[in-house]
Amino acid sequence: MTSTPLTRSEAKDLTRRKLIRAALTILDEEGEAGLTTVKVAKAAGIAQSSFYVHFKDMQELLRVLAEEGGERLRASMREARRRAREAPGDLERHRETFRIPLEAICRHPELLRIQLRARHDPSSSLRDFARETAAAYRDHHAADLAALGYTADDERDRRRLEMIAEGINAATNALAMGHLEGRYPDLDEAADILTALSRGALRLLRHTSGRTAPGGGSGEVPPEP
Amino acid sequence: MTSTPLTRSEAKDLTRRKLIRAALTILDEEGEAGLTTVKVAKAAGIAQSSFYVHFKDMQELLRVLAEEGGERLRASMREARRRAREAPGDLERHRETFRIPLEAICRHPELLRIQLRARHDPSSSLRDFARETAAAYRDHHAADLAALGYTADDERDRRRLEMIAEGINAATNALAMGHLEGRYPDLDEAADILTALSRGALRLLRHTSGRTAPGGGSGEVPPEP
DNA sequence: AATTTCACCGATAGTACTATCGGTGAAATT
DNA sequence: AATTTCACCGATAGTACTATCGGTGAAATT
Repeated sequence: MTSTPLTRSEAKDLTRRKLIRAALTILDEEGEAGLTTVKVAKAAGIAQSSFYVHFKDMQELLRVLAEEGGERLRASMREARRRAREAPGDLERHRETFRIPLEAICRHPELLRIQLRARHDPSSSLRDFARETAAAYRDHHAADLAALGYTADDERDRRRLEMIAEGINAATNALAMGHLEGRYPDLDEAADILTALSRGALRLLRHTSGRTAPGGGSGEVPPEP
Repeated sequence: MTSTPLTRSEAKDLTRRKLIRAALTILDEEGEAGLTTVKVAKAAGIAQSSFYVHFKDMQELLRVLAEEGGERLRASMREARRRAREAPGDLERHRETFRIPLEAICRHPELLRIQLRARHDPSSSLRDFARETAAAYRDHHAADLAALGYTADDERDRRRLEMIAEGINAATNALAMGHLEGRYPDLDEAADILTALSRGALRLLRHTSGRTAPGGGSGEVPPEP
């Protein structure tokens, strides 16, 4: 085992990567309040003052973190849509539409946790990133629902589609968190629930756009058993 | 205009109330990171050091805040269920089940905002409070869904009901936040969306418990237009 | 009327963190 | 070989906040 000799710039880049990695871990485990230059530098194995060789301040590191996280999320989404399109039948496509985002979240759970925290925190530097991410997820879901057969023709239906997508997105996040916390061990079951939720909503949209699915319609009330 | 003369204990209690009120406002506007004894005391009109006459430390104030917030939320829930039960027909009850929680949230939006923030933040003193509140809301929704006609007979169905309730709850919070942010002006429309989402899920439950609603069933796929 | 209580005050020691600065030695360049 | 560059270091000034302490005057009690 001979240690590879690194050039100066390679060594610097390695330290930078270590800082970013350390920051992500601390952010996930202790939250934004626990993220200090002291802890990040120590975790990366350098002196606190050397932090400033790599970043102007903690804000800048957080900005980089948000950019890289955003890139990873976008890649996840592209991959998810590609795979969902590949599913053979309608049934499979519908189900994959909900299972794949759940899997994507579980592959990078820290990104969802950080996003959920930052989203409503007025003191968070990542607030904008979190809001943009949430909006992107919502639009992603809206596009997926549209791909399942529904097209919004007027103002009202577009708003409804957006609301449904936002609701489904929130439910997806909630079930993914529940899975990560160990309450819902089976991801497929979670995908089933999301499919069922969306089915009811799609029925509402079909009805309002002039078509009625068999047994559907907004005036219907489920019979008491 | 004669100023009422207060006894010493009345004056102390008034100051205490001012501190709690100030803390709630600062917590909502600036987040937990912005909540300091300096700011709270100043907003309540006393010296920073006098903060400790009323509370051992900031933790204790947050504990009191969580207790009072919890009480307010429980009262809201009781009221909501009472009103939902009073609705005349099945259709109205189903709809009220979703509209009333939305209204309850909008009456105390700061409590939801604070809860959503604290829930996933490992550094938050209010984390336990937020998690308990979320669990209470979920159980509340599960009970509401059960009251709409579904009873979970076995292990699997109980877990499914819990997942549906958690999903619906997350969607309710998301749409309420969207309403508070001005994106969804009409609360009734949000209630419609939630009703439609739940209808699909109830159908899934009916199916798995051996009954199939007209046109429903988990094997069905909506036709492409 | 004399005494006690206590909510509040200003001052301050202690803690945690940020961000700068001059110095150092090995890598890179000449 | 001589010189320059620069990633990193320890020390430290500055900032923000917590929590304690002795003092004060008006309310409460005797």
